[in-house]
Parts: sequence; C-alpha cells; structure tokens
Amino acid sequence: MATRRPRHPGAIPRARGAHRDDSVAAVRASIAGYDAAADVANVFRALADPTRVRILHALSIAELCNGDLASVLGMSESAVSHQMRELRLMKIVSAEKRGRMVYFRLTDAHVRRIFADTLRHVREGRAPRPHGGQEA
Amino acid sequence: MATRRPRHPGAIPRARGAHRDDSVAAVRASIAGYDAAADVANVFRALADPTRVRILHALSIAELCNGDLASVLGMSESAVSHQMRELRLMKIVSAEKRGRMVYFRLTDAHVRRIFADTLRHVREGRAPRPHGGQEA
DNA sequence: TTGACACTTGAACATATAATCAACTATCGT
DNA sequence: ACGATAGTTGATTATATGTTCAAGTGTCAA
Repeated sequence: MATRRPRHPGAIPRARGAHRDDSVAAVRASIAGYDAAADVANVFRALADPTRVRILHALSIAELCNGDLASVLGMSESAVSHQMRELRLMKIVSAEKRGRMVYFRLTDAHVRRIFADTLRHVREGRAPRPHGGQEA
Repeated sequence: MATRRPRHPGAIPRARGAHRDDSVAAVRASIAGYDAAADVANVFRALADPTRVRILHALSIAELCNGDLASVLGMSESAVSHQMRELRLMKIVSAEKRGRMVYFRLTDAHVRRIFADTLRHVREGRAPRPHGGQEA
C-alpha cells in the first residue's frame, strides 16, 4: 500500500478534521521538491558516532593533529584517521598540513552551533542519560 | 598504543609548537569530564537516516499521523512506526494520541534549529553528495 | 459483539559501519 | 641516502541498522 489514505474517524470530507487533509496536501507538495534528505542525513551520520563526537569535542577546545587526537582519545592513529576522513568529507572539520603534521579544526561556527544545540538538547533531559554529565 | 604521545618535529620542550602541548593538556583535562558523547551521538544517530530526515521535514510543515506519514513518504506504516519509535525515544518528536490516531510533531524549537542549521550547512555547499566531491 | 481501522511489535534478512592490522606515502633530521 | 616520524589507505571482521512480513494491541462504528 504505497499510497493508503487514512480515513479519519469523522470521515466527513472537510468536517472536524478537515484541516488535516489540507496539511497532508501541503506536506505532499513540499516533500516533492525536497531532495536534500540524503545530504542532510549524511551530515548527521558523520556526527552519529561517540568517537567522532569526542573528536569534535576535543577540536572545539583546540586545534589538534591526528596523533594528538589518538593520544587524547586513547585510540589508534589509524582509527582516528579513518574518522577524520569522514568528517573532512562532510566539511565538518578542516585540515591544514604543516610539515609532516596535519592539524584539524572545526570548519566553522555553524558546526559549533549544531554541536552545541544538540548537547543542550541532551542536557535538557531530552535524551536518555547514562549518568549526569559534565561539560567543558 | 593506548597513549602514544606524538613527538613533534622540533621536539624542543616549548619551541615552535610549544603551545601545542598546553592545548593537548587542556583537551585531555576536558575530555576526562566529558561523558555526554554517547548521548549526543545517539541524538545525531536518530537524525542520520534519509527516511527520518524526510519525516522531520514533513513534520516541520504540519502535525501528521502515522498513516499520513506513510502515505506522504510512500512507505509502509510499519516502517514509519519503527522510525517514529526511535525519534520518540530521542525526544525529537512528540506523540499525542487522539482516538485511534497518533499525531506526531517536532518536540520543540530546539529540534527545528538543529535541523535548520544542518540544512543550511548542506545548502552552503559544505556537504557533498553521498559519494561526490573530493577536496583538499 | 463483530469487523474494520490505526498503529505497534518481534523476527529475519540484507546492507552499512567502525575498529584492527598491514602496507603504503610523505616529511624531516642526520 | 638512510631511518624515523606522521598520516593515509585497503582488506577484513564483528556489530549495528532499516525494511519487510506476520502477528499483535487498542479504538471506533454498526
């Protein structure tokens, strides 16, 4: 049933729940011209991993190189590098090569805000908490 | 190599890259008291799927029930319901039962902002297609 | 009560993903 | 040039995720 149309209780064409059908039509129209879903999802996906969140937290404090990140997060340089690749692809972090080091930083204030807003969402008790958190 | 400490080229205690070590120390301290990574990642994970992004886009326009969403998105009610479960768990959408219908809406302005900021990030050309774009 | 409707849930399966290991490139000091 | 350092990349593997299908709950009309 690709296009099942739910009949609301009243079922009268535009009675009590009439505005509903208008809403559905409006949404249907807007959905048609909305092709950014995959791109938006990809950005969220790049943020949807505890390791990458920790990386972003670290980079929100200071610009760091791959080895620093590996050290600070207690994981292999390879693992970090793989993750940085994703974050770079999504333009969430930017890389600058100096000598044989590569320094990473958050791309812009935009990214900081998305990150901060989500942290606030969590802190406001909107998402399940293992135990009360601290922040930087 | 849980805690490998990258030695920078100069290797002189506080030469050219001296401020780096201070940065690393600061980050290390902040990471220690940062346990929200998993929660934050969970919220992002709930947003990290094209279907759920489309659902959020639809709900940003109007409050809709499960069947409406299935209809508008062209997918099964079961699939939608499974996704709504995740979105509800993360408090990204709220549900209100009226009779045998369940109406969904975005939880708050917070969610709208995260969503809008990320859409802007994408629109600004920051995020390439699913496979597109190589850079720097 | 009966049947239809609106939605939820559990199991199963195909795909996607993150860490590991090993091999690779590039840069620096000597 | 050589060896050491800093990062990247490909293959592999265990785990996670999204959809489908089938069966379930709760609500409403007749």
